Amino acid sequence: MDENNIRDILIEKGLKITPQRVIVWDALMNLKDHPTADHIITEVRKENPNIAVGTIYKTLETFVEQRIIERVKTDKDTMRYEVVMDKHHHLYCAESGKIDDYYDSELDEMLKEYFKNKNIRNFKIEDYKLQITGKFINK
Amino acid sequence: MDENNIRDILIEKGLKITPQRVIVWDALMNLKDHPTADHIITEVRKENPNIAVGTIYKTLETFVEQRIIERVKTDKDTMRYEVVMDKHHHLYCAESGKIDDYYDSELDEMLKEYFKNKNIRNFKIEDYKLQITGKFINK
DNA sequence: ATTATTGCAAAGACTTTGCAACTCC
DNA sequence: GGAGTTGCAAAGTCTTTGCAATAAT
Repeated sequence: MDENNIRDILIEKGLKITPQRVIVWDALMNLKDHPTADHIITEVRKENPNIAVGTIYKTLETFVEQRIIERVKTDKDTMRYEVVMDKHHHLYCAESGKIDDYYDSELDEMLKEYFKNKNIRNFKIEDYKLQITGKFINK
Repeated sequence: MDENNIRDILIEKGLKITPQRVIVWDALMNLKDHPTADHIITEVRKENPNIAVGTIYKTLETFVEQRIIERVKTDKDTMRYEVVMDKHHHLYCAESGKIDDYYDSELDEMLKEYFKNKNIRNFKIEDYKLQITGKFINK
């Protein structure tokens, strides 16, 4: 897809451009959702069965360190990942384990205002995210 | 400590009162924070080295199912647990992995108002919790 | 040429499971 | 007495690691 993109990112971060990293990135692009490592491994190996599982884990770890992607908090599941993006919140379905992104700039604005004038004792706020739990309704 | 408490809870949930369950509960009471299974196992075994690890895991699972405790979302760590309590939010320290509770009724009220008039497409909201990331400051 | 990265397989951490023995109601 | 629980050890799942071989700058 937009392969230049990841190449630029890797250069910027001072990481070597390897086929493996590009392929893992492409898999992340294809898997829009919040894939587990296992989803990513399956996706990668569809086309490249030769890439080692350990390499994929190491690549994900590297991406997380470099803030190219983020781990997503889950409360039961195994770890999930997502590409770092615009500010958003998460919808969790307790039943299915599905996670969706939730964008709401009005909410963001409100929280920003709120925390501008609010200090938490002994804590320096860097970011916040709302985890909304509930159920997805059939469309 | 307040042992009647857990006995009542177990009765209410239709679970048998066993020494093991009471002991795990006591450990949870002693470990205020957001203990991992391993913390809990260590705490339990201090006094009762005879209780099986599998039993502790099973007990925690049962408590979660019965909504006596909750799993806490972590983004790297192993699973953590907490006793179900009043509405609160979480402060996460990325550096140390420490999690603290954050109570803020003003914030709760504001969010409640906000979501009263806000529908999310295809999603039925049941609860929400703010995860605030940042750093704990030395006191 | 130098240094980072990969593949592989083994080890590690954490959690679950199967089942006979045992407890609680 | 009977259903629900426990202990135990083995198996499972997910992830990390060590290191020689290999590839990127």
